[in-house]
Amino acid sequence: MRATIIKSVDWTERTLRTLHEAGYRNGFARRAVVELLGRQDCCLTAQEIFDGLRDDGRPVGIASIYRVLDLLTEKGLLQRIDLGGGVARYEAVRGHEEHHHHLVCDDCGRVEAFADDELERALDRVERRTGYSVAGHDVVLRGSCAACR
Amino acid sequence: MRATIIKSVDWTERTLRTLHEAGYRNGFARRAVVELLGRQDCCLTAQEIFDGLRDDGRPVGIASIYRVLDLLTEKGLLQRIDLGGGVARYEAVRGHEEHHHHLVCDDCGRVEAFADDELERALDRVERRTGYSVAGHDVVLRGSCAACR
DNA sequence: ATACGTGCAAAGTATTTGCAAACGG
DNA sequence: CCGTTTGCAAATACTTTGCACGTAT
Repeated sequence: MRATIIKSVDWTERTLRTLHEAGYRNGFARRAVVELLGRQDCCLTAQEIFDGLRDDGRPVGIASIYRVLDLLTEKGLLQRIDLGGGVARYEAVRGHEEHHHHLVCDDCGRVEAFADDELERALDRVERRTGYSVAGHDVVLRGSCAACR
Repeated sequence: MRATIIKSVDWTERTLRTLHEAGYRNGFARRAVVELLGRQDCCLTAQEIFDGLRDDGRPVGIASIYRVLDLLTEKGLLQRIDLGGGVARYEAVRGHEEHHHHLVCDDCGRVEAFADDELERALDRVERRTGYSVAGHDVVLRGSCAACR
């Protein structure tokens, strides 16, 4: 557990530093969103970030949240994830070790993360054959969780 | 090419028959949408279906299109695909042979299909370990196509 | 004949944008 | 100070829903 916390802090600091070095100012909204994202284990929606910050006593306008999410995604610091349902989710891009994919229950909407080295190797091989310069990938498994089944 | 056309007709017929046997009537909108989807090689958005049908001289209301897409998705005859950008895409669910995934250019929005047996085997293995009853999966590779790079 | 299917328009969400005021460096 | 960032409200984009009318069986 200790390792996770240390890595999260790293992402937050690295992100704020990267933006600062690129000439961006880190105002109230940006800092609040980055710090909240750095504390998560899995992806969040814009609305969940909005609610989380309000609950923390650091309310930020929803428009600012979307602007921060766009900026971080464009800089490659955040990954936008579409699990269906028409709501975008976002999560911090950390190192290789914490790379994972998602498993969604179609019935209750529950989302879980999973990781598999063999799957990553198969993806690497496919990516080299595409003719594209592949920047990232998403895998979503859809089904029914134990509770719903 | 011949094989593709034959399979497409199969999907169209199988779909209309399945609906009929389940007690659904096949009116103008439903038949038009199913026939158009059956002719595609890759996924389409609701708007593309709307435009395509208008161009064919068989205009269908956008609401009916969404209703047909929902029904077919629920029946497992159609797969809903989210490639980011907040627009849902849909494609016919055909046999194992035509199963494929998608490659998206982040710059120009171009979408291509790819298939890889080894990737499918890796996914099968992961799916058995999840504790979920996995109904399907999506893989999206994001990057820059040759033209944009 | 009688449900089911369809189109239109209105409503509902998620997200983006315009703009004036607040703020960081 | 001065340009960036922010919040609000309005605009937009996609999708869903209510309802009256049409149609398949």
